[in-house]
Amino acid sequence: MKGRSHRHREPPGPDADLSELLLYAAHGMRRAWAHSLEEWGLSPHHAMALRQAMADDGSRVSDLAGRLRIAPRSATEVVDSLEERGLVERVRSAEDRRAVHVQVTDAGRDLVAHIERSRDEAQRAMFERLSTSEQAELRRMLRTLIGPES
Amino acid sequence: MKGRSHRHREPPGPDADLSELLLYAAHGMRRAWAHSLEEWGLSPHHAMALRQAMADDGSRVSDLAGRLRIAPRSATEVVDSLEERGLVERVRSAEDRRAVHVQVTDAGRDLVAHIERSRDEAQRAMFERLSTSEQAELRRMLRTLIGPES
DNA sequence: CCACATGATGAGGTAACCTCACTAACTGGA
DNA sequence: TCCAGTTAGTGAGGTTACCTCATCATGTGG
Repeated sequence: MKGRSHRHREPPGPDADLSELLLYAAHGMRRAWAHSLEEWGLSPHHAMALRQAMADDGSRVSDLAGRLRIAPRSATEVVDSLEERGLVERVRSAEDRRAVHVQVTDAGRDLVAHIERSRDEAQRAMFERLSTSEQAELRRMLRTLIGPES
Repeated sequence: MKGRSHRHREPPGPDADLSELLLYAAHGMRRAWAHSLEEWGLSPHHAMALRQAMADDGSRVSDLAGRLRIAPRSATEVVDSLEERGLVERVRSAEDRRAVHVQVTDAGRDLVAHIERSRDEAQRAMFERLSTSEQAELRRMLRTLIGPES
């Protein structure tokens, strides 16, 4: 009773600006996704990496690094982790024997299917607060924010 | 084998879903902000923490933890770091001598002003691609996504 | 054929989190 | 009154996801 300050473990607050809201939303989404991925013992980051690996199957470690926007050395670690779980395999390149191709295994491919479902679920849970047209609008705006540059 | 033969690089790609776009946008924003904060040797995380500390000056470490959505123990570290830089001070509470109030120093207050300017700049640079009304719409939608509670 | 560039990785480091355990201090019965 | 239980902050120690720099094997151009 006597302590005045209550628990306002506040979300962004009414005067929050766009960047704050955006960061908060992204953070919350990542958390929700992480939660839904827990049952497969995969972090959002690993899930994303696996997705990327599958999006261009057989790409090199350094290519993967580029697409994940991390240093090549860090990509090595991610691949290590995925390989440990049996989700990808390293295959030495035939043309350039320094290079290593990252190939998604059947187990990996299978898991991606689950992940995608999980992702869709988490996404629906979050975005169903918006109407379909609002979602389209949001998509358009985010794409604008990200920019035309590739 | 690959379906589409587009070879798009790093950004989300044309078939990206909302969560992907949102994460990407947030990530990019954080990076841009981090860059603009570099000159003061502050990470976005610390900047945010300092902002929060100032938003409710003299709040407890655990309150700060709540608002930053991190464990109390982690808040201790953040406060350590801010204190080392002379941006905040720890003041033992008079009413509850276990508690520690985090008070922003003059230097901290001063720095926040710069940070805010830096933030506004980074934000403007990113969000100026949207019209004012679009920004309002985006703000409304993000707030909807974040939800009424939590 | 060799100087140099490049792909992956070993070694080692950092930042930002976490849990668990501990101490000091507050609180609510019996 | 007193002490069992709770709470605030933090020490100790761990994890994750990144980083740079050095190393080594391999490719390439002069």
